[in-house]
Amino acid sequence: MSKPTPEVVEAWASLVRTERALLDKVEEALKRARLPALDWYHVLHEIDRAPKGMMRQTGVQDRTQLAQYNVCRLVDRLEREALVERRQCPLDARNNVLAITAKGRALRRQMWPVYARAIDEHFGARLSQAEAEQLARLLAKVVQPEPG
Amino acid sequence: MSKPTPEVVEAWASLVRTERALLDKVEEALKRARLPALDWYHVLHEIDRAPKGMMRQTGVQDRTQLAQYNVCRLVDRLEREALVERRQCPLDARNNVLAITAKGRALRRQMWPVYARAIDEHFGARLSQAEAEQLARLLAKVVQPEPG
DNA sequence: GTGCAATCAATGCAGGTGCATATAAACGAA
DNA sequence: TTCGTTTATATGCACCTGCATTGATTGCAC
Repeated sequence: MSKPTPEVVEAWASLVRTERALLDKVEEALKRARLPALDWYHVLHEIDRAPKGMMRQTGVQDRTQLAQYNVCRLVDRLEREALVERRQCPLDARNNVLAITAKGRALRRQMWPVYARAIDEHFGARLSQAEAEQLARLLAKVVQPEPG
Repeated sequence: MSKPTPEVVEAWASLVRTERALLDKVEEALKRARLPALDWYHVLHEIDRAPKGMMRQTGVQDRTQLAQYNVCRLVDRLEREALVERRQCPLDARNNVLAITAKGRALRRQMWPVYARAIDEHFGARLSQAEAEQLARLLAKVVQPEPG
């Protein structure tokens, strides 16, 4: 039974605290701008930057790390707002192919400045360039491919 | 309108990805052990380590960063399980004073090894002591007191 | 081809969260 | 004292999430 050192526990606590505080700030900024939540952005972003603005629903799951049923229902909402379209894949009828609409692209473009500003204001502005790189490097070390 | 550098965006993305992945691992470990979610632990922890195992409900809000109504309803559940007691404050009848019960302490003690093991396995084991300290330092720079 | 496991999406249900608001106590000014 | 403000907690409602399961399609072994 392995136990973390106090330094590790402190780093863990900082990680959770910081991420939660920053997420709150970002979501708050989006709300103030009367824009949808961050998950909407991330899904639109992934589809938008995929080839032809299209991506399988499972691809969105993989990239966003959202649960299958959450992607399913989030896409329901996106579709209801005409931001994406669900199409059937001609090669494998099990798959949904999600296609972003012009309205979806427009919303994503509208959200990014608000999102970017919040990141910079609450996060970027408090770190030097070198510190940001160092932080990314350290965090990347933590998330690694499963051993199995 | 300030914009983050690509390095800052990358650090931000790493932060969100890493925190979410780790939280999932920890919650999963607790579930496998048939223990309650992390929020329960944090609330019990704060009350447990306060003087006399008692703390005002607002104190819990401040320390856990949970929303007022979420603390209220989480305490409802904790109380239903006899893990804490709500008492009226004799000095100011608006306040609830939360007192942890023996059962609450026992549950917290039971949860910690599972929590600790998950932290160490998925987080601590992938960082050196120096890296953990560095990470905590960088993250602490980000969360700072409000300017106002 | 047939049968069976694997993959992908969707959904009923229970429960958790956010928002706005209600209730109640304490404080302070006139 | 009385009224308005602030602080602390609770709750109705809508929505979101997690879990388990279903339905549908595909791939594979035989």
